[in-house]
Amino acid sequence: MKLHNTYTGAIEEFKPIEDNKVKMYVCGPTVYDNAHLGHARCYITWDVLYRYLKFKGYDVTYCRNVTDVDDKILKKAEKENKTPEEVSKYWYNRFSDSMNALNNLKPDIEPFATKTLGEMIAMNKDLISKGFAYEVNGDVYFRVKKFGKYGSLSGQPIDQLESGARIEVGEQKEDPLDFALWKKDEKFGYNSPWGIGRPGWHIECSAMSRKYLGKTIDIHAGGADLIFPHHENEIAQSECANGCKFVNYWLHNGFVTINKEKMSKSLGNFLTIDDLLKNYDSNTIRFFILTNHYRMPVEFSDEALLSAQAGVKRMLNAKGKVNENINITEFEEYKAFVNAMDDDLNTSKALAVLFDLTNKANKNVDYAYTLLYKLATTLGFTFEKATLSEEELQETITKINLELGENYSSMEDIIEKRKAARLEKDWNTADKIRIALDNAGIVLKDSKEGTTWELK
RNA sequence: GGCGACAUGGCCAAGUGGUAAGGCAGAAGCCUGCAAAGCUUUUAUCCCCAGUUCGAAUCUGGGUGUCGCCUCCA
Repeated sequence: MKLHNTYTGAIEEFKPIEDNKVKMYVCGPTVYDNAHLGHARCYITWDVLYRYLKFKGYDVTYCRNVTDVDDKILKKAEKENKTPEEVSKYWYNRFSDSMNALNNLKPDIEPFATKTLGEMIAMNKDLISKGFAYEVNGDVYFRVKKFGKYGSLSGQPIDQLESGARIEVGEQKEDPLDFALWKKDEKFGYNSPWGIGRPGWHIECSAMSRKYLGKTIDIHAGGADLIFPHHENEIAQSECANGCKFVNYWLHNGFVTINKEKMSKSLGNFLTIDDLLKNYDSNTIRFFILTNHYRMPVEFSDEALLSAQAGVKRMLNAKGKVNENINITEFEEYKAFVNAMDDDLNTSKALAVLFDLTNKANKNVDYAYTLLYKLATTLGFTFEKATLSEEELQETITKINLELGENYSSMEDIIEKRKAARLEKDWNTADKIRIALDNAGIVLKDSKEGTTWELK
């Protein structure tokens, strides 16, 4: 399998450190607010990678951190008169709900920054003792110029970076390029050898990655906006502290744009996952994301979502049943799917294979549905049809009765009545019933086997 | 200013040297009492210019346009 490595800028053959094991780390959310479509894209993308690696037979350990110590959390806490813990716990739960709603698998490990402080402090001490970091009045900074490879990931010449760097008010860095590993904070901080303070954002990931996955890992992924400075800084910290390579494959996903601009909190042009899920189901959102290659920008529009909705509906409504006796690996569509996914996760091409199978399933090709089901599931699609609860069903029937001025007790009752009308060629009554159901969100399907109903 | 990405039919989007996957939308037909679903058929020469080549959407050079990172950001 091949993956694009940001570090080398090339598409490379993926070889894990240990034969069959993959250690992957994804930069998780800072939990202080709603997750939006941009986050959805990121976490769906890496969810697909996780699922696909497992599908390939790898023993994957997927670690995605939770940043629960951050300025934004503190600000929110002050504003809402809550503790930072209350704020981060609340938004972490909301984030988890969103991930579940999107059908993203739970990572194997989800460490919290505040629970990994010991590792961060140890790493900082180590960096200081090796001369890569220094303490000034309770702050600790990383000495960027001590690390010769700084700028390698983002491809930025160091003199160029230097011209953009600044020293903020209150900072006491030796060099504008240096970044904080620890910041003094007597109000919300934690104990450390340098007094009460908080960790810098970058060291969190370095520490959590090392603690849970080891000094050198296979894959580190995240949004492309993290390349600089976040991932650049992680490399500097980890490689200087550990004395070995930090990450073998750096993977980055492209952005979601809206009106041709990057969707982001700071621009305020974002759609939350919750809002999106009011209009579109998780399969639609996943399909929309996967029609594009993960490194390309994706432009959000309702037109695109509606197109995705129509497409995914056709795919998931394919005719057939799963036959567990079929060995899916022997079919050419299986190979085409694997070839597409092996090629740096060419999900767009993989979806084309799924549509080929959809067409075959609808034409009753015996293996097609089983293959479609298994492959679509590895991309995280769900085939469960939307259903009505007992209560919702009753409400729907009441609504239909009101419209028709009848008193049916069940859907079967209604369908029977229409069947009788059709037999008598009473098209007027039959159509009235069908239209009433349609108005209530129920679609009828007539076939030789009889009539079935489902939600629109 | 530095670094990088992108430009393919009405819309979305694969394809990185041999004569344009797929989805959506549209049109026609089949099926159906009518529908829905499904099936069949159907619409492009790939931003512009120059070059390399027997041959380029695909490589090279030059334009034009769009976007991203360089500051918290998925």
